[in-house]
Amino acid sequence: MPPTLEEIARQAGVSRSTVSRVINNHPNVARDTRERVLSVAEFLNYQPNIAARGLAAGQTRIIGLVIPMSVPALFTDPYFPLLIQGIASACNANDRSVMLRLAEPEYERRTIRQILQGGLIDGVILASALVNDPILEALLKGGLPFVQVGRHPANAAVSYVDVDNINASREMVLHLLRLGYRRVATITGPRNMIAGADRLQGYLTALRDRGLNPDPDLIVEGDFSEEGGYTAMRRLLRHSPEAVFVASDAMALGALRALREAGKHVPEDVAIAGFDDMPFAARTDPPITTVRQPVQQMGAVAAETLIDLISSRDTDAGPRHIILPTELVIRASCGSALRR
Amino acid sequence: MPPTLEEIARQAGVSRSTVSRVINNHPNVARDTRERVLSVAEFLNYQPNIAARGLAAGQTRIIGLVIPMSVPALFTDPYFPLLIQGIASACNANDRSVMLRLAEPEYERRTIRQILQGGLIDGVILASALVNDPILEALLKGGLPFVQVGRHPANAAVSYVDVDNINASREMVLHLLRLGYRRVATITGPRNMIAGADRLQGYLTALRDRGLNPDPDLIVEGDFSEEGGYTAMRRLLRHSPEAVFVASDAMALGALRALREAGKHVPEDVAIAGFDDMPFAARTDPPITTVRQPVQQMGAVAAETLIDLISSRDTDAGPRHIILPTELVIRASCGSALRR
DNA sequence: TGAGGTTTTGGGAGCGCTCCCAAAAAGGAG
DNA sequence: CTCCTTTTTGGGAGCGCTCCCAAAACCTCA
Repeated sequence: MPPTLEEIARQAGVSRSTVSRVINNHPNVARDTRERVLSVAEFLNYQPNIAARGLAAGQTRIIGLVIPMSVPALFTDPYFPLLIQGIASACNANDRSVMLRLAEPEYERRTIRQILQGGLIDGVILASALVNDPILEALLKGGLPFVQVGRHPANAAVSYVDVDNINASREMVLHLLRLGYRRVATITGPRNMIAGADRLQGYLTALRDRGLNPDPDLIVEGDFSEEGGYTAMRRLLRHSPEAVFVASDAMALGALRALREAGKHVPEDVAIAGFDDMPFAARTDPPITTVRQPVQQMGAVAAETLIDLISSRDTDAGPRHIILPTELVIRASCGSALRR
Repeated sequence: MPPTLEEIARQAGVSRSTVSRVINNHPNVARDTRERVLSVAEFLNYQPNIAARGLAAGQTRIIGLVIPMSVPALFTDPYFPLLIQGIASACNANDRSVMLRLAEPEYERRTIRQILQGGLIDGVILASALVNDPILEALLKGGLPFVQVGRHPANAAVSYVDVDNINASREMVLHLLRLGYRRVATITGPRNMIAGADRLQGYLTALRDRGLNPDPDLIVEGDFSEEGGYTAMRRLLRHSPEAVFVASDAMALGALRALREAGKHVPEDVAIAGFDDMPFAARTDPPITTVRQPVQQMGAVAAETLIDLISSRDTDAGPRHIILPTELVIRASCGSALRR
């Protein structure tokens, strides 16, 4: 049996309350009392019982990470692993734990209720919800502090961490246009995900900036997966694009595969640009020009923001909107070298 | 404030105990009482407080998933995502939650203690520990039920779920030998990981089966990462292997890249075989011959085994050793078609 | 109809902790 | 040395639940 507060108290010759104060770093404990208690606790290898603490204090130091599984191929590229790693590191550093919840549709309703009411979780990080995801809705009603990874288009009350997808995409497409490509196509993400919508928006804005009209034939919707990119590229090939802005590196991988199969050379026949700068993007043939997105950092910042939100729950300091910077990473797939 | 047992009891006109019995599906509750309570609970959207339950019952229905971060590039291939997905699904289906713990070295000691003693977790799944990982040691001492993904070479008391890495690797290497390749090399995983050691063992066994002596020059250690595979392949190229058994698909990807850069064709100049059958293995150029490993299922089975272990803690039914089947997946990279 | 058994229900105790309040100890100023 | 303030300490109550035991209600059968 693990030692309890009471046990420590007995051995240190003080009361339970005093031990509690020491453990929780309250002021107003005499210096030598504190030291004595601490050494007994150390000796007995004391670890507070989280359940008991949660019950008594209404705080568990656990944060929930909710990942809806509705997105296809969510787990085939390293986006989530990186995000999770960032979150977990930040939590470790702040002495919190992470509770993972893959929200499978069939369990979703129960999941939401459990998360909100279980009393187990102090706050939630919601990763890549769909626009108007019911989970979001429930979270908003539930009153639990939460941070979304990816901005919320409509509701300013939602705290989030994101990158400026619109602008980054615009820059990338402008880069392609500057290289002289005329028929610049795009493979978009799902439009019901905000990142998908934003990146398409950026593409359209870039065209408009240059006084160009978007050609519907050159806009194909993908699903952020390799397979989706492959399918989309095959469709696109019928309309002979000169360059394609692909809204994720995973899809760019698929596009590359489709082009290879079709006997097209990249970037000579078709130039490709991706988004994310996933680790593999530097190692494809040719390496993919892309937008670097600090995924791991986003995870860490989301966790820190949430922790901050939790501890300042009463002080009621409004929602946080954090935008992290991106970076254009020019590699061979866009043919800069050729056309510049 | 979420409703409590007491609240339900009041509204249903029964006692707290009766409600508890209903919620926990105890027998010996009159049919109509049960229904009345259930409908009130439903109406108030009741959700048991997990912390309270944990405190009172000593069971939280939460299982811990510990992933040591000591392995490089752990998160660049979809192995862990798939594993996590399997675990999470099984937990959802069994009404459990998953607590994720990336054990970073600097927090490791605290982590272990927290996990073991926090009272928050009913059991642990340990994913890919090193041989003799201190975490394992602590887990064994701690007395908490746990299941390891990957067998433990020495201690039979450790429950695990694994595939027969030795035999699967042996089969794969025998396949290469049967195709007529003489100089069959291998890129191994880290030798301090049991999967790495076992796959090397399989390679050696296959050679011995055929009366061949292993050539140290043809055995290069990798680290299961793409980068590691790349580096290893470059070293291997100096010794002109005819075929290479690469101990993971991620490394095979790197090997393929090294060969492409060196102007070698696969499988004409060098044949390649991988291990894992990661989703991308079917889409490389050429597609990788590999060993299919049911990663997601391993996760699910590990979770189910652990849950079983937890609920039969008293009945003391010894450790579980579960071996899941693998399958040879023949694709173009080993040149079966050419030589058969 | 009543004894004996079974099913159903209620309430107390307690899980390990935090929070609050009041008591005790220590300090300071006159 | 006393009175008042401040620091330090102890103990009760209670968080929401489960578990146990005993009481109440209901059956069954002679």
